[in-house]
Amino acid sequence: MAGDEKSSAFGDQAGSVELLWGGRERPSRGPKPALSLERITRTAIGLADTGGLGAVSMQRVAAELDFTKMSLYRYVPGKAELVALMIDTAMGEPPEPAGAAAGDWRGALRDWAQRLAAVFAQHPWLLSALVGPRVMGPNELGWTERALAALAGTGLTGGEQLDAVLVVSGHVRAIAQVSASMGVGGAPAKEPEAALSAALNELLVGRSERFPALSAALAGAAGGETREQAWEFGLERILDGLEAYAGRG
Amino acid sequence: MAGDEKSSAFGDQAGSVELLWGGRERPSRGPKPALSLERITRTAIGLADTGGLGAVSMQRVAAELDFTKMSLYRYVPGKAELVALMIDTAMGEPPEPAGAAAGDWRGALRDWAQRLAAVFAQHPWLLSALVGPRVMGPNELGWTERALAALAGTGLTGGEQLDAVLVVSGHVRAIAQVSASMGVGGAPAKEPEAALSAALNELLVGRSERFPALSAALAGAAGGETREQAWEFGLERILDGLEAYAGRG
DNA sequence: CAACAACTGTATCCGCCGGACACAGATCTG
DNA sequence: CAGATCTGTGTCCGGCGGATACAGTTGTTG
Repeated sequence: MAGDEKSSAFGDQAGSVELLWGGRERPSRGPKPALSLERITRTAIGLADTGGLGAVSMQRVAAELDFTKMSLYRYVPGKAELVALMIDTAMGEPPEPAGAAAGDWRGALRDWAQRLAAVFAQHPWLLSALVGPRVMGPNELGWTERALAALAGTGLTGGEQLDAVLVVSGHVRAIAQVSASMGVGGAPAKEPEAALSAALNELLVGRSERFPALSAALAGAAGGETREQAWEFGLERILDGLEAYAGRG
Repeated sequence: MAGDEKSSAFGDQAGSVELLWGGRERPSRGPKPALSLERITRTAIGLADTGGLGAVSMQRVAAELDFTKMSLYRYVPGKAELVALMIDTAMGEPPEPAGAAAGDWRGALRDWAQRLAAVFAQHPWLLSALVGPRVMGPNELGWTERALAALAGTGLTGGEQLDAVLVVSGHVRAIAQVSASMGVGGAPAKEPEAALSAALNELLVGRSERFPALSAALAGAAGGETREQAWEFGLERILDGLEAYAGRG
């Protein structure tokens, strides 16, 4: 334990924490930087939006900016930190709460979930970027803050509020994942549920006796599926459950 | 459209479909294979269990088996297909339904979710492996089958049953993700919720005025959080919502 | 049995990846 | 101006997934 290293729960992620949260001031000597974190991050996001996270390499980002890849390392300690920046930038400023002031927490939370789903739809690579140990950035934390604010008047305890946000955001990701599973590369399918059904049906050809419940469910869902149904059904069930609990307590 | 290529919704994933679903028979001529899909897959899973998905490379899998990496390509078309096999093998045979015969769909679904969560806890890399376009294997489909079977008597339509399973499995993944976010490499933290609270608290030091609802929620959750609370709270809310809907319809 | 076809495992090679390191030129401070 | 400092670059490395060509082994067929 030598030196003045700040003791922290973020082991080898100190770089990300500093980059995401710390405003590092420009040094006074030396040439002015020709690039900026902002430009680099935006460029990387652009690549990921069109070609998925796999299309983001230091080489490609640098080439897009007409620089050498090594020049990027003057701004970012490594690729992991760049991805962390991409995440927080792509999440963007959390939206203004809708209906929270009116005490309509259910509407506010539904609205929050929809806006979050829109973010995932716009940046499908976010799903894969979010897995694994990471540091939350200010925007990501801001999203959580907004959802918690909506739940403030429900009578739920602090822990329950956190848990509720986790369930809702879990549903958002689950739906986004289904969409992403059906698409190719960075572009999700337009009608995730229909595509999912089609893929399932294809797998089930000649195997219906092995998966009877699945076959029955798919047969029953035959034509009437809207692409929005899974989203709405799940979200409303979750909100129902939360409302019942809040009303009961 | 030349040749006898089977028209299918699985574009470049035909290899995975064949590997996961098709029983390819041994050719009669040539030397007997010294390896097996089974051995290769198990070895890869072992590497992933201890070092995460990033620790799985063709080189390392082959080295573990004392073979050259190129020999693996005699069994598997590419790494993507190997990962698909790892997923379906790690999922394992879906569990026997518990309480389904007794008509206790809620208990059966809760049991199903718990067993699924156990799988994710044992193979944390599954989370990252499941994102993106993929083909479902027989075991994965079997898990879905079991959940649907539990919901058969609820009166939900086929589509609603599928949606319900999606919500529950989404929650399972959400909880698994929180655990994985806190751990290092392949090993998740033992007390995910406590670690999450700690990390959040650390980020919030000196920033509580910027995230008031979050600070309040964390303060309210201070000591009393059990590591199982987020899991149970979310799952029971979802089941409540489903039960209310089923009872109403 | 001999010849051949089919199959397995290997060795070599390629392009791409993230990143360490040393260095030249630009810039500010004294 | 002299020295310190910072930026962008060129070079190099190990590791990755994978294509290809080839030698050795095996079953089939005349």
